Amino acid sequence: MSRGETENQGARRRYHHGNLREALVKAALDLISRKGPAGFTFADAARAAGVSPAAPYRHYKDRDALLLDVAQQGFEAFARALESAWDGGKPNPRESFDRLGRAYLHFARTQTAYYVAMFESGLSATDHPEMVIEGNRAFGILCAATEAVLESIPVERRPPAQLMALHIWSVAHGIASLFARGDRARHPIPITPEEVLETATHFYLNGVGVPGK
Amino acid sequence: MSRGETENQGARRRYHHGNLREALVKAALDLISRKGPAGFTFADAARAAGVSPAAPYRHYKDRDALLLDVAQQGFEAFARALESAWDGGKPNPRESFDRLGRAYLHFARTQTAYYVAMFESGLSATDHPEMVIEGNRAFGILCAATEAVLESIPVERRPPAQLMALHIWSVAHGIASLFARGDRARHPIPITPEEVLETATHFYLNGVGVPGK
DNA sequence: TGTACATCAGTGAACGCGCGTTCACTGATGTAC
DNA sequence: TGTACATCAGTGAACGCGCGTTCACTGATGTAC
Repeated sequence: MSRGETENQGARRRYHHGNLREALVKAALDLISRKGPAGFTFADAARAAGVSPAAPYRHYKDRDALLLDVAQQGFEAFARALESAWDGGKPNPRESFDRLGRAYLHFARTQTAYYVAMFESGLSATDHPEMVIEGNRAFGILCAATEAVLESIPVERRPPAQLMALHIWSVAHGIASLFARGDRARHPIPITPEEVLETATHFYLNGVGVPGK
Repeated sequence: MSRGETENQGARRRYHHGNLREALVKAALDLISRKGPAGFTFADAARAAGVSPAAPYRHYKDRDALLLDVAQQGFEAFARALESAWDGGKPNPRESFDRLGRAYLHFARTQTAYYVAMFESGLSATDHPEMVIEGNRAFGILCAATEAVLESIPVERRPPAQLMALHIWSVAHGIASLFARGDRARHPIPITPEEVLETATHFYLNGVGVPGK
């Protein structure tokens, strides 16, 4: 990495790329955001990375392997973004919860290519358990946040946190893929996605019995 | 149509297909469910319809035109399914509302190819206003249902029905695309999608102030 | 510190394949008289 | 009712193209001694 930093400046091509793997992932992200999840090819990615069409085979078995890597890195980045937004529930869980929701939508909007690779690339969940594991980590953060929010109501009246996390994930994903995406598949609506999510969460938590902000 | 009904039985090929347009849409649906939204080609569809690769051009400008037709027919079928499930809010709006939700998920599960064409085919919403119009009809049913459900609470305490419809659409779409799809992209969970949606709706309407069932 | 060698990460040419698209054509159907 | 003709909806051969993939190769790097 330390010796790779200047490679883009030197116009003189080097025989060894340095970090082709990284470059291919970047190219894939760029192509996905411009042409959709199916709109990028192995050859395309190689071209974008400035390398011969055979070079990617040194790093990935095939196109799907590259796509899978993109999705996994996406889940990692996603989990990090959610974790940092949740921030341990400070200053209080209810406020932090809304911040978490906004971070979800923010990720979908700004990292649309990652989001698409993660949820709409057609990669089978059951065929790629390693991706599911990464996804579960992100889901775990949602669960933890839900549990923290639930602490404000009596134990005997708490619904299952996992179920609630599924609800939240669903509505956030629904809003993200319908209204908050950064690409042309977005459905236009008169208010911001963040407002949709925040009001939905408001009513929902109200219904569960969590005191309002 | 009346003379086309026997065409499949007679093994002897006829020069004129009869209703190629319909056959192409059917082929597209079949291919989409088996290989994903990007996994079907114009040539594929022609082959499945038992026709030369040039034949589809008599009916569609290109692959996207066919895909668009599929999506539009999907929205029509979707609107019909929702309308029939809502059934004018009988016997009472609250019960009918749950039935509407189940119909939504049922459509996504059994008509996955349509659902995929409608929401995940990469067709730009803004480039195809005619599709959006069909989509809005389906959304209109949701709005009407929401309004009917809201009638049980005092006018001054009713949230905007359109906003609520967005909430419901989002959560239903989220659940549908994550857990209720009929293809291999489904994320496995321990309970049924219908249960997820029903409990989510329960808490949500509770929070809005609609009396429980 | 220098040298020999193994290994790594690229090249570039080649191939078969299927797709999209066009073209002149032709069989079937509908219609005017 | 028959006939001539226009139009419709298909054929099938052809083409250029880009993709996926393989192959023998080669330049650069790392390491043992």
